[in-house]
Amino acid sequence: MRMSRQEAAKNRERVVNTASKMFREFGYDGIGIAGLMKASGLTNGAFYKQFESKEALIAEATAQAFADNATAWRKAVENAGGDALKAAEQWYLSEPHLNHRGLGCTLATLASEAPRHDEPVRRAFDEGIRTILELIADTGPRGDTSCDKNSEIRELCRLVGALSLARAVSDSGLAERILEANRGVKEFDKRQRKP
Amino acid sequence: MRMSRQEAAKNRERVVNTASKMFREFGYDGIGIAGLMKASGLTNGAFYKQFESKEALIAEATAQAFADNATAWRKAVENAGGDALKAAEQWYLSEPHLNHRGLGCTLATLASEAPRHDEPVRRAFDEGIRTILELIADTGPRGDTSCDKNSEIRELCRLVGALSLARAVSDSGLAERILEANRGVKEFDKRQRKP
DNA sequence: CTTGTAAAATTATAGTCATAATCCAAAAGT
DNA sequence: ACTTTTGGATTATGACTATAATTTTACAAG
Repeated sequence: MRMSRQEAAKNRERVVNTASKMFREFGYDGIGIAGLMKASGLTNGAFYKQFESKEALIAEATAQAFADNATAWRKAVENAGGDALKAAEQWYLSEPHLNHRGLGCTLATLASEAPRHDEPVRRAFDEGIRTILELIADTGPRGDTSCDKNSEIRELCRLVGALSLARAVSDSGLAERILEANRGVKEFDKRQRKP
Repeated sequence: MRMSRQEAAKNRERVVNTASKMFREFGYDGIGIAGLMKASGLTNGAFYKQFESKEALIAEATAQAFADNATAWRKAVENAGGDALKAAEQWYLSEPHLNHRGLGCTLATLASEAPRHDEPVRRAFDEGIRTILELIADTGPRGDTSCDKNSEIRELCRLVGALSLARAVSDSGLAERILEANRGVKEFDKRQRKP
């Protein structure tokens, strides 16, 4: 039953990848160590040789999930000819993304659980958010004129909210309305009050 | 230990109210029947005389949470002189709301857990969302010209996303940037593609 | 005033949870 | 070739889970 160092590292990686998907699908509390290890083809006994605790795995798996998301974003932007808004419409607000939470945006699935977890987990969210913001700022249709990323921040908030709400409702017509209302929008904003 | 019918009803109501707050604070999986009953001044034995199951309580408590939210929205809009945008800025995106999840918006805390629950729970989300949309449509600065509620939908998505992300991050400076970027924004939107 | 009903407490059950000790065998180090 | 190290399996732990049966007791209806 002993594996080579290389195979052990592969196993570890597989656990993190499985966790990054299952946490997104079932929530941090919705899947336990035993289920996670079984889904990775191992038994729970092997867990604590590789990870300090479940909380430590949560931190790692969350970072991995954000890395996957960054790749998905880049690919979607590429498919949209470099237009991040179009990528949002074609990928982020699509029905596949609506229905496959385990492979989708970590923010829409796990952000609201993050406040209950410790710093390493929440720092993964800091970095994940910053990465996505830079990604959509770099690929925006207008280049980088704004300097502060306020409009990118708003854009991301809107998308995360839209996907979360569309997934939450029971009425699929309402879900579609929520997605559709957020498609094809180019936001021109104005600050009111406070210069 | 036997209570009058009236007191029993009060107890039941108290359990629903406690649950509506604790679920928002700890998540549906983060608090159990025993903890919920203890926090309501009862023991777990009393639970199944009043509720069919935990899932049934989740549905009721979620509806109650949305009812509380509607009241909070109305009060915030009133305080903002009837301007829903201003109410969003002064209440929804405020630091008290950021730090008190148990009394805050149900969408920002529980929407991403809803897809894992059964229809009665998700129907509570349908109704909660519809109520809020009508509330901010009725009180908008421009009246009701748009007819479809697309811009209200986008507004709500943006707010929910902003609060979720601001709560998730570890860096409080980033949290403040997320909130601030979403304050004082009057959105003028344009549909691109598709008439 | 008695009696049946029902609310709440006590207690039980069977499952799952995170964590960990023990053991085995094969890889790594010498 | 021999010893040490270590990844994984097995098994155990004690706490916590949702659910439920039983018991107690006070109120409500007769």
